[in-house]
Amino acid sequence: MAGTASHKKPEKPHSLHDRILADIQDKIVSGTWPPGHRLPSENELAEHYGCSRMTVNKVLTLLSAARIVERRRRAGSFVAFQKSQAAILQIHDIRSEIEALDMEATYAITSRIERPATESDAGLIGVEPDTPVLEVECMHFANRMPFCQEYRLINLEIVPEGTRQFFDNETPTGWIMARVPWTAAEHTISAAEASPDMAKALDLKKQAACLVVERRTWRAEDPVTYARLVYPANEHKLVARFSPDQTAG
Amino acid sequence: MAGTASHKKPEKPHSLHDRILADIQDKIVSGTWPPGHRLPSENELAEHYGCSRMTVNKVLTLLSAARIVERRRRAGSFVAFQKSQAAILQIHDIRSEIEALDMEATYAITSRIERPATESDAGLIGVEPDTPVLEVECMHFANRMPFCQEYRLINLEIVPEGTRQFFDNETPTGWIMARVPWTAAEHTISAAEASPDMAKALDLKKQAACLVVERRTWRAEDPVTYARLVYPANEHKLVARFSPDQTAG
DNA sequence: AAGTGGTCTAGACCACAAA
DNA sequence: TTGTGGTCTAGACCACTTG
Repeated sequence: MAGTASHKKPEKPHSLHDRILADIQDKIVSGTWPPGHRLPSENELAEHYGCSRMTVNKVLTLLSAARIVERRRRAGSFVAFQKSQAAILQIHDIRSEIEALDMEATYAITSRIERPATESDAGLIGVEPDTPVLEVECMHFANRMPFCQEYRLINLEIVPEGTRQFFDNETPTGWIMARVPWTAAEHTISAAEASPDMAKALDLKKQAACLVVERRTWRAEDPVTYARLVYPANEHKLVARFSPDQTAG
Repeated sequence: MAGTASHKKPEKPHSLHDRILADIQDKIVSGTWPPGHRLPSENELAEHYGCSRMTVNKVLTLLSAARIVERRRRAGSFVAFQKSQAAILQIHDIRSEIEALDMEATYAITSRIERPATESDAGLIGVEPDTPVLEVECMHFANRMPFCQEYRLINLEIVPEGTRQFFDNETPTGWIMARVPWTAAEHTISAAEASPDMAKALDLKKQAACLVVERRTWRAEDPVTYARLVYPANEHKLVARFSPDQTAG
């Protein structure tokens, strides 16, 4: 679980740069140092806190990575203007998602097809047409009730082991995440009305609102997999928390 | 803009720890060092790269913050098992969102009420009942078409300047983000069917699917604001990208 | 008990951009 | 030109935890 609860106090910031970090953050949060304000230089801060320059440098590097502070050579360090909010969105394996709700997680494969990529596959997963892909559809159940429908394409050129994998005991998500290191992922979150098939599969009325999460994953330059997860609107929310004081987990 | 395009190469990793970072990441991504593999100790790495221990420490600290590597005292550093995907979700001001689509952004205030918080307000924003709050409703248009409905509660105890603000020229989001530093935010993303009022406001058919983004913001312990943004399903998607090699932007 | 990571120091040189 | 951040070093001590 990354992202502490919103109301938690830092407790004991014991290390020196933790204490300095907390102190500077407090100045910024309290408004003592408003956006645009120029922070003291590293040397001044080092003297003020009675520590070496490296230590305040570590703190300022953290603040800069967290976009709380903007640093410019020769000019100095400035309290950043918040241009957009960045939230850390944790996307878990569906099994753990369901179990976190204290429900029994089961699933069933609906279909499994190996084939050369069609034009449509190619667009979704980002491979050339005719690249061998594995298409898997399955349903996830929480306490035997439909919880989520999963549609997945796997690039067999990158994950040839998929040919021998029938996902009888392991979900495609779990299997592929444990097996293939990825370097980039893109999540698209949208709302949609259930198609007739989808409504039937999820036991919803026609055109019921659904939450759709699409995920594309790459390893270096190569597309690994495409997944589309469809959740009934009532059953699922995505929660993202952000506190600037994260970064060192 | 955090999160580089998925297909970009590192170009010139010029600094020493950049090069070491790239090298170690490559070993992990290529599978040379699979999940669970124990990395050489800091001293060994320092010797291998012919640099000081501080330098590899910086790299390993970054990798650990990015959850690519797990570090345990006495045991060593290990390639992490990817338990969940964390995506960085950029949530922009609606105005910039619309302008990024090359459309004209306009908006109109529908209602503006100052009042003591009701039970319902209190639950949404997290204040005690009867705390003075400002309730604002407005519509955002892209090229004069309804784009998003915004409902917002502002805690006037924290942002008393709200009393004098009528949002004629500035959206509530933009105004409050520029003014109040926040320390924690929570985003909830869900799908819902449009209520009759909402359908009318957004010019949709009844019960059309909508994407709902709720945002709560705190300054230290205090709730600052609650916002609910409702987008027609067809008009909006949230995109989150993640590459582990971020962290130093 | 020993080796690991966690932290910190007091220097140093460099690149850069603003004055 | 000069002060700033960016980087790096060669030490050092400590805390932890595991073998």
